[in-house]
Amino acid sequence: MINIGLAMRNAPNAKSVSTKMFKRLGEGVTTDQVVKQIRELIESGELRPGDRLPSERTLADRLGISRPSVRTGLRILSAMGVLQSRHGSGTFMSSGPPAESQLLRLLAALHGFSADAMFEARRILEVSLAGLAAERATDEHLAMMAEAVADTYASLDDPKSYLVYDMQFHRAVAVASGNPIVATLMDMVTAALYEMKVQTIEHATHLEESAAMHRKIYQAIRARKADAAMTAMTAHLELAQRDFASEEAAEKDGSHGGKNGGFRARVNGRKRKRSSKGAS
Amino acid sequence: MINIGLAMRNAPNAKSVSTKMFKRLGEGVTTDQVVKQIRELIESGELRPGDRLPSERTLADRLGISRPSVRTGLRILSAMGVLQSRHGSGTFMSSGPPAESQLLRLLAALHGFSADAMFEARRILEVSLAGLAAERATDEHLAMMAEAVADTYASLDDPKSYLVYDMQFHRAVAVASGNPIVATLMDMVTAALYEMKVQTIEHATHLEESAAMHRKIYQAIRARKADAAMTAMTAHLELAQRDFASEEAAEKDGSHGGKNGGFRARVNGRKRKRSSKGAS
DNA sequence: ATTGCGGAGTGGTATGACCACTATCGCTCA
DNA sequence: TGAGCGATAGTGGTCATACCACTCCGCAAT
Repeated sequence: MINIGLAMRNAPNAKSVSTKMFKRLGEGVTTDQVVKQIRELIESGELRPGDRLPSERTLADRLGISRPSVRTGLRILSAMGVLQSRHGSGTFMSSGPPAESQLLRLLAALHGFSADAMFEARRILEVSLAGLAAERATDEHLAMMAEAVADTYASLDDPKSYLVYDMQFHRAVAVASGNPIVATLMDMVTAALYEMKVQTIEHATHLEESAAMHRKIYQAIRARKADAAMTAMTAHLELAQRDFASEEAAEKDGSHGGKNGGFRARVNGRKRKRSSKGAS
Repeated sequence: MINIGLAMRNAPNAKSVSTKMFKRLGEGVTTDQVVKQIRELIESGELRPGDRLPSERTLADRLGISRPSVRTGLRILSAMGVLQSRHGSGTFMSSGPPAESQLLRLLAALHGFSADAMFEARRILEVSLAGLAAERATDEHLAMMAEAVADTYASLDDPKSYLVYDMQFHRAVAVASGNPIVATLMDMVTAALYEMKVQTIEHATHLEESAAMHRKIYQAIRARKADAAMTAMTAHLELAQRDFASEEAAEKDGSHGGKNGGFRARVNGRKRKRSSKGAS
């Protein structure tokens, strides 16, 4: 347990001056105040990744509100991937990589974002990431990318695992870029696209070509050629988009043109299994 | 198979999808199942922006779970900006632009995203948006941008309102780009940066220069010169970043009360040593 | 016809009680 | 003495219930 002020249960003395760290909430929606409080503690550095929060009951007491309200606030933060609850153990600040919130996926369905727009967004982000990686990648980063490239080549006969390694490579590039924000945004877009891709990957026809492009991108980054890396990444993603589009066209049973029809119909096309992607 | 009798927005008897829209939940965390159910309804097109959801009590009944659980799920979706609850009225699907989730701001504080990285992310997104806008902006979009430009010029003497119009211009460009996903991502980054900006805008020294750049960007977009628009946007954002950096440095002197910058924690870095035994 | 009021329905919060899970410590047993 | 194990307390997860505050809409009094 950390000493985040709020006085850990059995430490009446230790620096517990900060018991007032959680001040009693004022007006406004109670549950939102919980989120705000936690956010401010994070921003002030009192709460850091891996830290354990006080129990819900303790928090409710300190904040002067009921446990359900506290719970709701914590659940919201948990859904955002900011913290993580373990049944019977406690609530902890998320330590791993930013959770791929399903936010974009929901917004995409709600507002009818088109698949083309999604691919375009991904292209914008990843091309930039490739360029940055070419400038900043460390040897360690390069090693990660090289391994991912090798793995993709090794799984050309297994589309499913190929997709996993494909994402692993792109994530390695994102990490190498040195910009975690852009990398996070890419993760969001990728996660939103994932469900669509798993359906078409089975029929993908350019796996080997795609793997070769990974290798080309990697080599450009290794050679510190930003322009070349960006060009290669552009070509790679355009191929992926074309593949997807053609497969989708071949698969569709009904007629639904336009921009939003494809995505929405696509996503809930058939039963899908929720699997954790991206073992980072 | 439970019928929920979705009440559509203004059509009392609109295709009362009285079928198995909401099925009883099976395994897994109950509250997550609520989110999943709603998500699938959105993705299947059953729920659209502006629609009204059944009451929480009804939902709880139909789903076979308690109201608090339903509430928690709805609150999560509400926090994501997917839906919106109105006290005494009901819960509705969000119709407006995607709410600026504070997700990035939280992740930024938690993982120590640097301000430079944030500006870099913004630059990547907005430069692309400017390029797309130059290719796709309609007359209506151009009018919106022109108005925003005029407003910025008109508020050169009022930094606070200037900041509002500044954001309005950038949003107009985002809309004109025709890519709502990238626009949404930009909104997220902008929202995360906002708190930092309001602190320095008071001392901003290049307001007029900034406004002139807006005008230049607008003219490039209007002339369909994508490259020029992107170049101008790059210069504009680089100026903003330099301004912010210098102002932040200038503020080092003393304490400015109230809530400090959201990124103070990052600045401190590893200063705070883990005093208690870590939970890791 | 207009106005005002109140009831019905909705989301917001609180209380209290269980349940399920986990970690830990002390106990039993070899 | 040591190792295995079971009771136990603490945690998050869920639920039922009640009450409050707000919104809407219709009915009644003007």
